[in-house]
Amino acid sequence: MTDARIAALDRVLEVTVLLGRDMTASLAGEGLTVARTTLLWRLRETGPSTQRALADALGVSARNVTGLVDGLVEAGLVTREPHPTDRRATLVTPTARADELLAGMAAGQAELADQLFGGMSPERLEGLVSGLDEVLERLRVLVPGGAAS
Amino acid sequence: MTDARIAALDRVLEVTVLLGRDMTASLAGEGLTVARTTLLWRLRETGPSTQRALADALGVSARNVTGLVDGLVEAGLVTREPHPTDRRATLVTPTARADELLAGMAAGQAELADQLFGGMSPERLEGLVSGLDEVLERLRVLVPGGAAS
DNA sequence: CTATATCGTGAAGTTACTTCACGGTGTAGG
DNA sequence: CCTACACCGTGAAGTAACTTCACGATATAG
Repeated sequence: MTDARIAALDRVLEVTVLLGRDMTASLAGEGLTVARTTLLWRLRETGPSTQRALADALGVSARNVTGLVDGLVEAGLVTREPHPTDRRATLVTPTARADELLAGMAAGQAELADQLFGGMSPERLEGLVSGLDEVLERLRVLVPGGAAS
Repeated sequence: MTDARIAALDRVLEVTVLLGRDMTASLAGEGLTVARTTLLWRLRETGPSTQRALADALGVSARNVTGLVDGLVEAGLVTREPHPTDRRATLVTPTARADELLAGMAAGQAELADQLFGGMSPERLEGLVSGLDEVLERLRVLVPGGAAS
């Protein structure tokens, strides 16, 4: 009876590995890395943010965010603006180029979703999503600091 | 109609993130890292292997395997034995301590599987697994070098 | 106006990767 | 036998993503 659960876990783990590979590869094609892109993606949702806020949102150290932002600045995807009221802080702001790029990535994401789930029977897709939702619920309890999108 | 697919992809992505965090954390508790453990796990399935074979199995460079094995040797989890017939190669062999540790990890894996899927209705679990299988099938086509367990 | 907390970053270190070069070894061809 | 050539593992050097610790600059509470 545990077998089925182990089998399920194996599937999830393998999906994880394959998907990670796919994302890393397709991002590398655009000269980006997963970490930097994650930051950019978050920025798209929240708008210009403090580095501290980004660090908290991503669950990494503030120092690390400094480095990621450095890379994104160099790539012309974000700028560091002075914070209007707090002179200690800097506001990380996406550039127009970042907006374009993110739009393209959203399209790519939709395409991937179609490739993975397109043509799948509605019942099966529904079963998948609801199953994953239940798993997610349990995972969030198990894993501390679950700050995901 | 694409929405449901995007939603599904989001779920998968989030599971990926959370599960990665959980694994990293619980391995860190035992003084291990994900990469080294992956190697050890593969070794458990295949038995003593050449570093080249491990590199191919894990899909990483041979040089990287050298480093990972270095760490595992230092941790007393594997030994480097001379290859019986090919004097160029070394056979990486798990120690008794590694066997114990891997047994414990298998138990931990079963426990995690129970935590994630235990008490889930059989239909839902079945729906999850079959859905993931279909996704995996498509992913393997999309992602090159899919050498997973 | 002083104590304290916070923001970002320099310095230093770890892990996981890569490519390139090279010495030691196996293996086929003449 | 002996010369190519392919292959095994590793030193050297480099990159990316992390970490902690220390520190200067600034905000903020008392």
